[in-house]
Amino acid sequence: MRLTRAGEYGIRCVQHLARHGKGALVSRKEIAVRTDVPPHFLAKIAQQLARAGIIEIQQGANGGYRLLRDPSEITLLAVIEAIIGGISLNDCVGRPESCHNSPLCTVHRVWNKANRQLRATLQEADFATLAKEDSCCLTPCPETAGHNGSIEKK
Amino acid sequence: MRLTRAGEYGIRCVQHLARHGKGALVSRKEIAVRTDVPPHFLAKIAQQLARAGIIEIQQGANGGYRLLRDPSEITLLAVIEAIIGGISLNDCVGRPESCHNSPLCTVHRVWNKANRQLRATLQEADFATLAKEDSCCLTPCPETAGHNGSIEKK
DNA sequence: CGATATAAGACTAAAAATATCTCATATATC
DNA sequence: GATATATGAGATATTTTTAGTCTTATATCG
Repeated sequence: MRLTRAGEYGIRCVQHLARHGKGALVSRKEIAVRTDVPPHFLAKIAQQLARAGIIEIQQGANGGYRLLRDPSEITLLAVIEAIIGGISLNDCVGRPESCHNSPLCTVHRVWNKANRQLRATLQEADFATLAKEDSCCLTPCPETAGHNGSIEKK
Repeated sequence: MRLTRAGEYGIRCVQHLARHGKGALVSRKEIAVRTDVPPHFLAKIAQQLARAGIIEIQQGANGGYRLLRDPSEITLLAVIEAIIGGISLNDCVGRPESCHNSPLCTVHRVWNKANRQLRATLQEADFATLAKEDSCCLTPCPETAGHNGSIEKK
């Protein structure tokens, strides 16, 4: 239950473009190198971002990608859904007919709630804010300074 | 980014056991049939639930599984983490060293937040409450009544 | 003991994720 | 216009994960 690598790469790509601002042309090669993404894989991801109206692709010599919207108008959610499709934590969220029980079942409702929350959190995060907080955080932030308690790996 | 089928099956299994209450012995076969889970697959899932201290397995003739705790003390989170391991929405949540940027990066922080929320929501849901609300919902609940009102058939 | 039921892990099959390759198309520059 | 450069888009290959099955061993009841 985690973000695929394609999704992660998509975020990196937009993040890098956001640094150059809306409309600035950046070559695929530069993005690939700077964000550590295989160039051919990046091409495929870029196609999906383009279809979603997030970036524009310019072919030909000195081609590349550019953001179509201001970073403040691009959310994590938009990028992720452009690449991995709609978020659904459990199958029964996206396709109620797959539910073994009734779609009214309480477990189903918990998943729906979790899904809503997740989408809301990802929608709150736009790339302008992300970039701004990033620079403020070259020294550690209060929020991340003292923990990482709750998450445990087996 | 979704619950695996093993996780889904684990929930069904505990849900069914919860109907019989803590300590009641239910055969694997019955559970498999009633929850629509392949029996051999159920066996594997049960082993994980047993290791996590959620159920106890009784071998031999007339064997089966029983809940070790009261349904009110078993959460969705516990069952899911018993089966699929710790929840981490993005790789960088579970393994900060996998982060291309600094683990202090703002994207990372958004994922951490989302992950915390998700775990909290799944922890709030215990199987006693789930069962109770279920029966109350044989007639439509306020929350779900909005769209169709009648029990739907597939 | 013999019938029945699960244990545990090996094994197979299928699906998804990840990455690469190839040929086609677009553009700048000469 | 020719050529070099850069991306497009789909096909293909590889790897990993998920899902499910099978086999041999072990436990319990009667």
